[in-house]
Amino acid sequence: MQKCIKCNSVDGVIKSGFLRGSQRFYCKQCDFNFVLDTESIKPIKKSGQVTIVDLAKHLGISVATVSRALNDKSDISQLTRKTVLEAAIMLDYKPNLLAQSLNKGKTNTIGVVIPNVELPFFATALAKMQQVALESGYRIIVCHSGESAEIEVLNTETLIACRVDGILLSHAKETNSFEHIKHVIDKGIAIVNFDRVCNEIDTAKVIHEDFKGSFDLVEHLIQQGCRKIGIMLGPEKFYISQIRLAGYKAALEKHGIELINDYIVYSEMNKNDGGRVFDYFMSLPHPPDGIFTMLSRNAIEMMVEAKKRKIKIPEEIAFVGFGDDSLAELFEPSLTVFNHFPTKVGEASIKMLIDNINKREAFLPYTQSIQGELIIRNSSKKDCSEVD
Amino acid sequence: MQKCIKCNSVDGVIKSGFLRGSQRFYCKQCDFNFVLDTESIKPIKKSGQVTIVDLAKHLGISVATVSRALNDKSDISQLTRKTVLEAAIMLDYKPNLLAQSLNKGKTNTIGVVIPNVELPFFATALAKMQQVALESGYRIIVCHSGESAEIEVLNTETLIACRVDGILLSHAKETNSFEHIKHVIDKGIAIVNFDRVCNEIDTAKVIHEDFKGSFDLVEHLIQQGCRKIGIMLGPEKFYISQIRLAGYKAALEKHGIELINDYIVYSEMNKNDGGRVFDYFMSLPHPPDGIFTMLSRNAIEMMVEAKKRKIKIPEEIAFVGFGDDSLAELFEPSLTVFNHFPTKVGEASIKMLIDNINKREAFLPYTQSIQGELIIRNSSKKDCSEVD
DNA sequence: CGAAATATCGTAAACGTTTTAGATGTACGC
DNA sequence: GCGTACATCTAAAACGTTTACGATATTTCG
Repeated sequence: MQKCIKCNSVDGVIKSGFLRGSQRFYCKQCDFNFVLDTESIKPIKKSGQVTIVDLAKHLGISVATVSRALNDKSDISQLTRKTVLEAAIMLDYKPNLLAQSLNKGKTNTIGVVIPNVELPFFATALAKMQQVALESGYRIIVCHSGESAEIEVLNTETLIACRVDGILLSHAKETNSFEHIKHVIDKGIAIVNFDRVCNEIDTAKVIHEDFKGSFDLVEHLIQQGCRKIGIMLGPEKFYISQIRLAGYKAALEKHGIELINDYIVYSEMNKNDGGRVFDYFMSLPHPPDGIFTMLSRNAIEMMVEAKKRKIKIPEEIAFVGFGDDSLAELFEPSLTVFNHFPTKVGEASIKMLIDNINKREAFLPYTQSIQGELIIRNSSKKDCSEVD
Repeated sequence: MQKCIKCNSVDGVIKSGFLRGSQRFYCKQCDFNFVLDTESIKPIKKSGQVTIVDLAKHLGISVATVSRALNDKSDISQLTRKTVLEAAIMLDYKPNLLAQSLNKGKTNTIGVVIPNVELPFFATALAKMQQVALESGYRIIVCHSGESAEIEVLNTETLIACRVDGILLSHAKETNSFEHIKHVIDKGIAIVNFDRVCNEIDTAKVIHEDFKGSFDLVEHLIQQGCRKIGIMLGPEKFYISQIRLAGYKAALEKHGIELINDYIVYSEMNKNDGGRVFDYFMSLPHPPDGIFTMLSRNAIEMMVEAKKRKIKIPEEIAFVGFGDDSLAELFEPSLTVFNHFPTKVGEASIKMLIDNINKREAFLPYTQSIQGELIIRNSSKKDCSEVD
């Protein structure tokens, strides 16, 4: 029989079931359940990294003191502080940010959701965000939705789970439900919507002058003598598409030009859509004499196509695009664009977010519009298209 | 006098110093120190987010049971599991990844250090990394060194502090000390070096065919009849610069062409360096008849400059570049490049890293080379430069 | 010298999980 | 009805910090 490990009696000990593979016993004498000790192989640290506890043990002091020394708090002598700091360097101690964040309820981390890093606008904005974040003591977790609404929702959930202090988000072109944004707000997490914003929810926003930009570009085309102006937009549900279309319409109306639906094209903004849309335009009975594209890259694709067809730019067709892609300046003819300053957008967004994080309840969402600039180049300058 | 809060005696109570602003007392009677109770305003949760404890309280069960239900573990009844899951949805419970990571000693997070997102190569590689990471159940923290060695070191330290499971790193052009990499390895954190690697430390690496790529490009120029071939590299200390220079030299040697130092130029790879270096080349007594640039963008800048000077491409000077920039195909003339497939590099890097994370001790660092492809376009095709 | 003030330290709770070890109730076979 | 097996639950430790609270030793001062 088995001896009870508590009262050492042998009589009253009976088997009392299996517990995770090992026989369990019950001692009636002392009313005690027990399992035979499997050799208990002990500790061995999980992470392998030095902790504050290791430091404390090594120095023979308490963890509280070590913590105070490392964080330059009061209630500690100069000597102890020095000793601790030296030991920290010796043992290569690096604080565990996970534990710190968990304890403080603040992660000093900002989540950024971007639809497509490969678009120069986002790459540039992101670079600036990173820089400002670093300067302000924040880390950044970048999530890439890849233009998928589904992944965008997953991304925001991940960021919530990571307990980021705030989120910077630009919607995927697919996105047309915004429940996940409400979610974030309900959780009390700061959020700033930039570039591709949604107007259905009252969040803080950083946008560029979409209306003015497209108005200026189209008016510029009109001033150059264009009367049949084609416009290539993003997806129809896209808020930005709508705004830029509004700018287009306003410019036409101001100059008394009739609006023709055949000249309005929506697209998925994929890589060679420019060429395809250009084909469509040229197939019309009265092809446009001026084209405005929402993505400068598409305008350049069109110009490549136009050059193949020996169409003179800008004499026969003039081109303008939104956003100063790096190609715009180098391409020949150089492309007239409305520069929406990705760096400024990035900077304004993250600063607004940090402000939001700091103020919290006191922060009232508002919309900031970044001033853009019309850059006139050869693709539309009819008077002197050969000048540099 | 003050009454002792323990023995209620009044006699032996004396002041015994100040403790953080409040008067402290000592009772000789019962040998007890105390401070008058400041009104203790209590709890109010820190984060405002629902925790597993809230769920447990709400359901009147233990946290262990809740945890098992959420994680689909055994030792739980179907009913309880269902109840818990429903409550979790009701209360909108989201697990705290910080706490999970801290507990498990694994974060399921990968840190990526990138010198410059604005370079298309890195943007594309990053996009692919994100996708694979998501599919494999990892998150990504992106750090942007902005080509600064100092920030690169800061970045790696941050990632260590975040306890990421692994690091993907491409060096800043400035970087010439690699102590921080040794640090990472010493900590037992998985690391994979990609694209801009260092050859001084034995890490896992993913590179492209730098040698073969530049060899092929230069040999192609030679085959097109070029004999005076200029090369524009990155910084001299740059490992990749050296390798690509080696490929250049090998091609020249194979075809018996003399190496002329004037044709070798190092640069900081800034935005308009192409134009400046072209000026230099043209100022030589014998300007090159073929130019190879390490960054395709620079080749295009040069071509812009060449066109201004009415130099015929490729008849008078042919151009080739490393990396299939999106400009390369659209520009006129289209640029001959060696495509090093950023997507493949991104994918291979992160897969190698995950493998490294999983195998740990058993993982032996090795170098994987991604096969590239020579894409011949009009900037170098002397026989039929007008063909599409 | 004794009381009050200060400087410096330690203890333990808390942050939100997971997990090990043990407890309890019920079913089953004879 | 007893011994056993199983299903299901709870308590508590652990992860690495910070911090409120209290303890102790030293200094100051009349």
